[in-house]
Amino acid sequence: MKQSTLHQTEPCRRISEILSRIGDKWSLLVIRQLGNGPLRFSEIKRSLGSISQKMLTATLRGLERDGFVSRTVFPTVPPRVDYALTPLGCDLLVPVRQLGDWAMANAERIERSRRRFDAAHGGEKSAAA
Amino acid sequence: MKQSTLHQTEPCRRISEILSRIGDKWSLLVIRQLGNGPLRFSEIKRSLGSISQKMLTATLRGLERDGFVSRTVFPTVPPRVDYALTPLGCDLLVPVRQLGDWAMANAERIERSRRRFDAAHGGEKSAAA
DNA sequence: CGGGATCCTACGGGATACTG
DNA sequence: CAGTATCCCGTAGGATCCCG
Repeated sequence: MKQSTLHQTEPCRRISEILSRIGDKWSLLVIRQLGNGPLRFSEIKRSLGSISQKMLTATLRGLERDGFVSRTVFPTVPPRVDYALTPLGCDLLVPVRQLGDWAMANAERIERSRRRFDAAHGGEKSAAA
Repeated sequence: MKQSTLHQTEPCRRISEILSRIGDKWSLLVIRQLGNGPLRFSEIKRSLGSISQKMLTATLRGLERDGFVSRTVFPTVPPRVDYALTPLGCDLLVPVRQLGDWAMANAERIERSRRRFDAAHGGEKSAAA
């Protein structure tokens, strides 16, 4: 293990930041929905169902801030706002999908490990409860 | 947009879960450190520096639960516990590194977009403050 | 319709003290 | 040395009301 090992902390921060960014409760879902093409605020909201309008607003703001989605306002009488993936946003989808594929492929193994762990540890500790 | 669009919500949940799992503050850092080989509790702690022992314990427990790291206890007088990446954990590193590469490659673009956004929006809104 | 402001709760996560 | 338990705070995130 060379010095570069410790030095790697910096790149890792970057990764963490990205992961935290899209790893929150809604960002990924929104990005994926927008992957099918531009959508209006309420269309996104309806497609996700359970999201609150506050969180959708916040999520979209964050994604817009990072340059992943673009926001287009139509100054019509009933306000209309379209959200769409930017090139950077589309680009992001590539590695994200890689991770997604991995997740899909290994989800079962993870869940099995999880159940095994819970059974083993939960069983011997909270047995008195 | 076909029905499959809505149906995709399920795989996305999986991805979100994985992302949330490793997207927390410490999991990725720990996984990366263990990528260099097995480490003891305090070695990990020291290598990360700022992590509290509570969070390190919690993080390791979570990773162990999901089957990403293995925990080996040596019943010696001064307790010694080794943590190592499981094959699944190593495997996870592949797509994670893909995302990491992307993050590294695009970090500057994101940060620029972020600054631009902050300058534009923060400037016109909090001007009164 | 889009979204800002406010209130409130749950949880992540840090500091500290104690145990085996 | 490794780990648990407790306290405490900040933020994520939901519900609701209000405004253009």
